[in-house]
Amino acid sequence: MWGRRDMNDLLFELPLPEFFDLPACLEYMNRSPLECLFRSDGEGVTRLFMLEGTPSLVRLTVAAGTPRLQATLLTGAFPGPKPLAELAQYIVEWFDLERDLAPFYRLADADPLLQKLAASERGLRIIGIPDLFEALCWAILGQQVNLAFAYRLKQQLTAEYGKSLEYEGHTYYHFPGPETFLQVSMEELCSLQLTRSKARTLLDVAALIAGGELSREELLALPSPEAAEQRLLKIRGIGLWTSQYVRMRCLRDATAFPVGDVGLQNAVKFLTGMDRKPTPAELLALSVPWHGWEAYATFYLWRALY
DNA sequence: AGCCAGGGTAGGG
DNA sequence: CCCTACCATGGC
Repeated sequence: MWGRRDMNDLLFELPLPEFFDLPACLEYMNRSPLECLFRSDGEGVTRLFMLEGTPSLVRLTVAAGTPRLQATLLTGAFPGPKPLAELAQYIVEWFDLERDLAPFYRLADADPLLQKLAASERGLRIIGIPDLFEALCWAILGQQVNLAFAYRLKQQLTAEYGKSLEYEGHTYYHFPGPETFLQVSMEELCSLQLTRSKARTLLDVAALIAGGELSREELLALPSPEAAEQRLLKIRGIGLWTSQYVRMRCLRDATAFPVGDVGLQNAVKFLTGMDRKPTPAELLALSVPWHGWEAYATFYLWRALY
């Protein structure tokens, strides 16, 4: 029975924490029709994983009336215990399931800027990018371009270098690993509309990770998130925004606060009625009551823009 | 045409 | 530490 295709095998269930709302998460994940690394609808999300070298399509839903997140295998071979455990861990980090959000809502519910969002987005968690290379690439692609174009760049990069799988009329893509880029030239990447700066930084990051000189585990093992930030800042083309973004989306650091982020600035401008964008100093002053939850405040504020 | 976009670097105080 | 050019590409 295991291993048969298109059998919708239940892989595992994860107990849901308090304050988790899958539809709220899916709404965020649905913010761009150009997203190519997963496909979400009102019921759940489907993503292509490589399990023991086999492209495997996994769908996540919440079983009706239960506090459990179900992972279902749509196609692929039923994996062994180790890849199964790694997949479960990936999903825990993808949806930040181990975070206790009660302290965040205690402060957000009393905060003039966050109050409404904390109510309307109740149960939204920071959707992570657990893979360091993918997270860095997404941040690099998103530097100084509008989101629509960043998605287009990611789509072109993924379609060119990643694996894909057709299922029920949709194409699912898997983001290429860093080793894929060891033989790729800047010119090749520039032909996909990356600037030379983005291409060079992406290739440098790929070489570092593929060469074992940079890893998520190493960054998490450093004594503090600030130390991880310093490590990332050593890489040319990675500045403050990118390192804070990676802390927030990949290293699951709830205190990361990308004050240079235009989206954050525009959200605060909109919510406060300012006639200009707030300066980083003004954002830092605003964030004092959010201490410890700056990343969650940022993620919720982004929602005000949609 | 001109300004903006989920920035970064180099150069000069 | 700060501030200022300048870079580079697409969207509207």
